[in-house]
Amino acid sequence: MTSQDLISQANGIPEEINGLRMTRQRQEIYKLLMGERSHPTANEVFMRIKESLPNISLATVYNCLEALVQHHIIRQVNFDREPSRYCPNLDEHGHFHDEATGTIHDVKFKPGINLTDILDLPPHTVIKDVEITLRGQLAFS
Amino acid sequence: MTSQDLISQANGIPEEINGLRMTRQRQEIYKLLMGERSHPTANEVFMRIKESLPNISLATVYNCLEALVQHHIIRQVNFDREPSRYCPNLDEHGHFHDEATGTIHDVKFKPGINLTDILDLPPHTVIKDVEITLRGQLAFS
DNA sequence: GCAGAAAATTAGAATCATTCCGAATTGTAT
DNA sequence: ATACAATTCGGAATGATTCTAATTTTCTGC
Repeated sequence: MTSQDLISQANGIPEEINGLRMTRQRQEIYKLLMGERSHPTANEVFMRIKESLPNISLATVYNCLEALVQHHIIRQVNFDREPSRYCPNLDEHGHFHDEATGTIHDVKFKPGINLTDILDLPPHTVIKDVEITLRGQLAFS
Repeated sequence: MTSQDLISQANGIPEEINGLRMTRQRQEIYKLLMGERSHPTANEVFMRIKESLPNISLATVYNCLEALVQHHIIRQVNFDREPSRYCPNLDEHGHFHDEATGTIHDVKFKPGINLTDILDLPPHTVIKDVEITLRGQLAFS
C-alpha cells in the first residue's frame, strides 16, 4: 500500500480521476470545492485550504486548479475581468451574478433546450465550450 | 461655433451620445470600432488610433472605452482571462471565438428566441446584462 | 527495497492588462 | 476674460496569474 493509497482512503476520493493523479493537494482542493456552492476564487481556495494543508503555496493552488480544469473535473468561471472562480458542477449551466450580494448562482437550462437550437452559428462549427453569464439583482429574496 | 462643433462636423458623429460628450478622442475611437468587425483589444485600438491621433495615450484609450461602455455606446467582451475586447454591436448577441484563427464572430439568436425562455432563473431576478461566449473551431470554411 | 527518472510542490520573481495619480490641457459657464 | 469642471496624459502602482529554479515526492524497472 503506497502513501497515495492511504491519502485516497482517508479522503474517500479515488487515486485518479480522468487520468489525473489525485495528489493530497488536488484531493483537498477538489473536496473543498465539492463542499462549497460559493464558486471561490483561487485566493479564497488558498485561504480556506490552509486549515487542512497549512504549508500549501498559492502557486500550488493555481497549479491544482488548472490541472483539475484541464482534466474536466471542475470548471473555471469568469465574470468580466474579475478573478477566476471555480465550480465543481460539470452539468451544462450558466451563472447568475447577483450584484447586490456578490453571490453567484448556477442557472440551469429549461429541460429539452439545446444551445445550438437557439443560436445562429456559422456553418461547420465545432463548439468546445460555452459560457453563459448573467449580471443583475435578486429583487426580493 | 465651438471647437467641439467643428470636431463633430468633420467626423459626422454627434457632439453627445447617451449623455456622453463626444470628445475628439472618443469620436475617433468610436469611429474606429464602427469600421472594424474585429473586436479589437484596448491595445489594438491604441495602435490603430495613432494614425488619426498620434499623441493619444493608452490611458486615454482605456478611459474612452470605459466611458463608451458605461454609456451603452459600445460593449465590452471578455473571453476567459484574455484582454477585454470592444464591440460596437449593441444588439443582444453572443460571441464565437475561433481557436484556429483567433477571430471572433458575432452570433445572433434565432428569431423569436428570448433568453429568459430557456433559462431556469431564480424568481424575482432582474437581469442587467448577459454574456454568451463560445469557444471552438470552424471546421472547414 | 533501491537507484534514477518523472512529476508535483514550493517561494519568490516576473508578467501584463488595467487602474490610479498628479499635472497639464481643454471645455463650459458666468 | 475668469474660474470651475472635465478630459487627457505619461508614468507609476496594482493585482491576478504565470514562470522559474530548487526541492520534495512519487513512480518505474531492477
